[in-house]
Amino acid sequence: MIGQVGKRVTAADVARSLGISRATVGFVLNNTPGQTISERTRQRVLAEAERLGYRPHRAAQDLRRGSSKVILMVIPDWRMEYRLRWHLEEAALAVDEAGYSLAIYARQIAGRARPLWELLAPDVVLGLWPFDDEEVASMRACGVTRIHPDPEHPGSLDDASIITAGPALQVDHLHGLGHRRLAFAASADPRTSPLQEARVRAAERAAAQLGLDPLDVRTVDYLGDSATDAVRRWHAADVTGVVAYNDEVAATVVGAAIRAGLAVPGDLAVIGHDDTPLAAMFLPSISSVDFDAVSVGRHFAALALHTIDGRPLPSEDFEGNARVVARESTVGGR
Amino acid sequence: MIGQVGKRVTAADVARSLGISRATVGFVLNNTPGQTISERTRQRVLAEAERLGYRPHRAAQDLRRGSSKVILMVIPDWRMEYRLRWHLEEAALAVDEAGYSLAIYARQIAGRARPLWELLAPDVVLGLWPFDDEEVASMRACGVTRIHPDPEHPGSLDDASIITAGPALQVDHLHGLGHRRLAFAASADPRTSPLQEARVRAAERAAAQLGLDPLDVRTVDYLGDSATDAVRRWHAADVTGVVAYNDEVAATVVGAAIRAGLAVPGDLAVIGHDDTPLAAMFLPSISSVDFDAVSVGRHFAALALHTIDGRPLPSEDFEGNARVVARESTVGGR
DNA sequence: AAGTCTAGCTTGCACGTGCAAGCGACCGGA
DNA sequence: TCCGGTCGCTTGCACGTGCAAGCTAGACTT
Repeated sequence: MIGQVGKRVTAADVARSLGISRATVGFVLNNTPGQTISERTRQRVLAEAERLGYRPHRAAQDLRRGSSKVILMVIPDWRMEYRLRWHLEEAALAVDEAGYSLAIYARQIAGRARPLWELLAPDVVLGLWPFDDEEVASMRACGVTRIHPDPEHPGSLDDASIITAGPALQVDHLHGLGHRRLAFAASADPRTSPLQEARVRAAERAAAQLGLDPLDVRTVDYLGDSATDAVRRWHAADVTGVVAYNDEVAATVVGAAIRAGLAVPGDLAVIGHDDTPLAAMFLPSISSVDFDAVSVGRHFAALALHTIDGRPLPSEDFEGNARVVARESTVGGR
Repeated sequence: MIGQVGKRVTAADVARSLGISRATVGFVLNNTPGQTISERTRQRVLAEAERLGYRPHRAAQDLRRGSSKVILMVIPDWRMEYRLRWHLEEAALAVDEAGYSLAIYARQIAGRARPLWELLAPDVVLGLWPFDDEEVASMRACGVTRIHPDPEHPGSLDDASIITAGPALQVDHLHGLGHRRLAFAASADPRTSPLQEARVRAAERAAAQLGLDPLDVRTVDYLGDSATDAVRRWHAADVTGVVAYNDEVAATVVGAAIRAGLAVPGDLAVIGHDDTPLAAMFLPSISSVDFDAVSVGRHFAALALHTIDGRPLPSEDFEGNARVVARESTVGGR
């Protein structure tokens, strides 16, 4: 066995060591309002707690409080959720300020292990899109009362600017470069479907607004021939610009195009989404859409806090300061 | 089950609803040994608990038990820890069987949010390599008594076959293709350094065993000119084979080589590590090293359980059934 | 001198659980 | 008839915390 089973220091130990009562210790350490504690006692308590290395027992706090002060954020198990990581770091900080903790959990689609909410018993579970009935039931059973998006009133991803801004920028970028027949390359990864569908619709709306033909949507997988097929069909149909669901899909399309003998961007221009390292690294490098991590993170935190205590819901107009990063896959120049 | 929102169902509710005592309910639900409960009562309790949707309150259990039954596994915040995810899913299952839960936490190197162990109060914290003093102090302060690797006796990554098997395979693969002057492409990402250093040493040992010259180790970043520089130097020094720390680094090297006018694998053969989708997707596709998720996962679980209750430590000879996946970046054929 | 007020504490309870100890009813043996 | 033993359950406590309510000594008022 590794490690020493050290005895835990409790508030009672601190009190006993000072010869005072446990409640006094509690009042000092919690700054309980409405209590009058002499400055001398206060300092002695603080010093002794520090000296003994006292840390409140989380389970006891949770039990007493009836709340775990944990916000669980569930994210999809994307292969490359590069940007999201940074967004979430910012969200964790913002939530910290409100006295909560943000735990982040990437669920596996075929996950056979227990979901993290059964382990954490969080106050809030936050998802990027609605949970299915089974998940909701499992959360409810574990005492989770606050869930976002609200299972009763799911709302639509199509109304969130933070979802729709990226695809709109992608379409605008290609249109601005003179492309008039566009396609959408979708991921075969089932984990992304709700978000992906919202992005497809957003791209289609943007195309319609510019007077373009409806997008030719095709699913592409990095294994197998689906990408090669898609590229051939697109080329045959005079498509010259492809909006990809994300950078990984964009890379797959670019790879298939080049293997099929097409020039990128000469015959086919491709733009990804999320600005992952892959986009910068690929050959040719891939244009993408970047978001501002800080503002997106604060947006998530605002969502969580709204769900907890009804603080104002963040604006649906928030678009995360999205911007296009133009690279070789659309503007050439290698 | 009654899906009530709000009020939590306790064991006392189940007991009250049946007109029996709380202890009886507890004995039934925990299968407490040494208790005699009539079959009729047992069934009534189980049925009523199910009907009311009873779930034990984790905080209360933890408080009573004095242990959270959580194993926290800390992994580095790699950008593409693709394979690791699957390994960990297997580990979670194996640990489940022992009555524990496995939480996985990807720490951010610049992470300003609280580490997950402060939130979870786990029984064990498990890392892939030794924690630094500050982290150990923080864990100890939160009541974590068991840490692996043991801060007192850290041990060396160099002795673990699961670390060294991959680099050895990479070197062997290139050697088998006739390459005699090899280099190592290291990642500029500081998060990977301990593992990276172990991999470098393992590759160097493998090279030495084959009678090759010492490896020319260079750090490569997908941003900036470091990759281009490295490729030029290597080519000038007649290096023909590059062992990359992982697939991402391999892609960066391949990209730089091709942009510099070198043929891959004609002028420079490159092999990655981890067999991520990126390796299959890249242009040209990248050879890599794959591991068996199930056995690696069980290895992690065995480590955790050893740390908890002294079960036999898994063998250091375990190499995770590593194998080379040969692709265009070493064997050509496009 | 007697009463009032308040600063500065202490006592005590509840949170939900697991389990030790206790307790009455019944049953079998003497 | 009595008595020990087992079955099947209940009472009660401890875990560590946050906080409501109470309590005491001294200061201050009348």
